[in-house]
Amino acid sequence: MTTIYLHNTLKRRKEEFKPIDASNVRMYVCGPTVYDRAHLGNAKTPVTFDVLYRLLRYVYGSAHVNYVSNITDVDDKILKKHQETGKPIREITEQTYQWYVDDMAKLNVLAPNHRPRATEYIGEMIELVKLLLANGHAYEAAGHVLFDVDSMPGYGSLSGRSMKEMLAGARIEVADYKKNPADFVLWKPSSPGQPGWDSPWGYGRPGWHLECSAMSSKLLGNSFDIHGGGADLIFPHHENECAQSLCAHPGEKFANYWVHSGMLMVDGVKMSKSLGNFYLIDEVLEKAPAEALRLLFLGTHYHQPFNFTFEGLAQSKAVLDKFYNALLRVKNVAAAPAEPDNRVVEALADDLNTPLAISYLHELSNNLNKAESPAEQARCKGELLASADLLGLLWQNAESWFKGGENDTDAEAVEAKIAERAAAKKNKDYALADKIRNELKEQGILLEDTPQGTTWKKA
RNA sequence: GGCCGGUUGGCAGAGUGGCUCAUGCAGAGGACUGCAAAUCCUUGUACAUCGGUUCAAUUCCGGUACCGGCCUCCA
Repeated sequence: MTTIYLHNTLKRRKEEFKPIDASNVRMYVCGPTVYDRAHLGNAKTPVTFDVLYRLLRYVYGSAHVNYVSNITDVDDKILKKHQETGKPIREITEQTYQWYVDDMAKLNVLAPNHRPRATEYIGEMIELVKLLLANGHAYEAAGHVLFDVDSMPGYGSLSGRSMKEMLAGARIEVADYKKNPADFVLWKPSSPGQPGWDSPWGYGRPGWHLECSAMSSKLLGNSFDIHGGGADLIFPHHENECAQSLCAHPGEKFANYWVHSGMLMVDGVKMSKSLGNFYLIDEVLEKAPAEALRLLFLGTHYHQPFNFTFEGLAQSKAVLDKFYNALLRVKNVAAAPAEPDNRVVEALADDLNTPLAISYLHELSNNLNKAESPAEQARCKGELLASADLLGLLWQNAESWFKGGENDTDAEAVEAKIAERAAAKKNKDYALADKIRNELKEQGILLEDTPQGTTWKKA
């Protein structure tokens, strides 16, 4: 069996991945808060973990991997959106959720086994708070329930911070009811108009960190294998999740491997609305196919900061053109059943080295181009597709890759032009032939003469 | 102020204590083509900086510079 290595934030190094139960490998990844359309950063993390999910399924069998990614549908940002737009909260969260799922599908991100919504696990959250109060890790103050960080000796170990460091330069406004400024909210009161649920501490709503602890515990157990998310979540979100879960369930491990994906930047700096370099997924997908964005993400190791540029996006599109060209040539050859290239598997198993894996796809694509006999072509095609599938790439039909899209192309008209040009070529009227080719080129139709005749594709 | 991470050829981006070599894009030359396109072949250019360890460092260690991120909501 392939051995997977992962960079574990907890240990700050790469280590061998050993699941608690190889017949039930469990992974939890923090999903989005559904208050607005997903931006590029929201896309990068799920794509990263989608590759890990695919790898785990390949290694352990798809029936033996349980992947949970939550949806945060109760949050102050949602409340704010509600106040700004006047739209019902439910409408905001449902619409945003649908957008998110659609974006993920376009990016060929497999649906996790569960996408739990926070509002469906309020009961579990309340139980968790009760547990923490009962064992002395939480206290009530001014209508809130707070986690008592001083009650936990190891607090700060995930993010590598000591309490002193955290307080030294922190720009936190400290609520005066906190025993320690680092104490965080488990449950907070809601006013009558705000979303809330009845609880032993009155009408209120959960703190953000609590959601993930409650949902992961319910769906994956108190100890599971991998917990993922964006690197920005390490502190405070994951640190606090860790604290809650470990204190609520003494003796359990919570997550054994913490995997974090590097932050997305645009043109070398953090993507932010104030810098004017903030992009939503659907905005970017107007300029390039979703697969190009996916390939672009995977072209940089997940742990590194990822720099998005439109130049890079265009380049990824060109690379896919190359791959699909190779596939287009053998569109009539059925791919032979194949296993992924072992080097691709090994590259991914080595802490998801997707750039290295992609370099092998280039080699496989070259092999396919060079293959002459149908048997060889079938073998190479199968190998390329099986390998690419592990990365969630090359799932589209080669012909529709080049000819699909907005569907505004009149294929018959193009074919007629090609016939006209073929006649001109036969008469050695190359001026006319070139004229026709150039006219089509201006319409975004590229012609290619092959021994089997002329084919066309969209630019 | 504290804590992380990075600095590789024109660009993107892996990797490695010594070997002929990442890979891709772009560039150059060639094959094929009426000319192109696609494809194939050949090819140039690199490891921020200063020290240290070593027979040997782009790779390990330390300093410096620069860049980015986190410490508040954030994927």
